Amino acid sequence: MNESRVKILLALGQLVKQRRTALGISQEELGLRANLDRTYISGIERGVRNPSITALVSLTRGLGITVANLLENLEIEADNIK
Amino acid sequence: MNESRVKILLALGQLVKQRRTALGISQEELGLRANLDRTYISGIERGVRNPSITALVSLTRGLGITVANLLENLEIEADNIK
DNA sequence: GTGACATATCGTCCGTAGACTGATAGTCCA
DNA sequence: TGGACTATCAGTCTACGGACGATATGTCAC
Repeated sequence: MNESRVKILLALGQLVKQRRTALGISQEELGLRANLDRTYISGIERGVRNPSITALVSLTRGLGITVANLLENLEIEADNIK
Repeated sequence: MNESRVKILLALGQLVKQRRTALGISQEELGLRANLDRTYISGIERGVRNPSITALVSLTRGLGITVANLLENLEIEADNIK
């Protein structure tokens, strides 16, 4: 308890990192684009942060996609974590 | 500032309420299925709450859909609010 | 070497997420 | 008129969201 929560957050972090590196930008650059703190982006990618829906909207705008777009494979990815 | 945040939360509330009423269940029943408090569900539907990604996963499981599923039209709906 | 750059990680801070109790009010039906 | 059901809303409480400063580590080029 609660490993389901951890799985979700780790899966989310992977999805964010994949998209960010695909864009070839740093965490700091993404933070600037999304108007979120650099260390907060780091926390999300490491799965230690639990962002709100409004933070996710900011984040995905910085990534050039929609929230639904980012989360399409979230539950599937989470099920594949250990 | 920040009316963009308010728009997002109002749009989210509409999507949740639409889906819940389509299922024909009460806020309390959804709360039981999603393991979230009755008054918290009410706050989300009224757009005064800003749920985290893990709360959204719980909520959408209670609704029988995925998060991506619920949020497909979020940004579009938000743009149409006032 | 040292310098720039990227990331991880720590600690502090304020505001709010989310659970809970309880009150109020509207609708519907016996 | 009553009670069952539903939703809004106030208020309290603990835990965590999210900003920020600072340090540490590693990598690469010069």
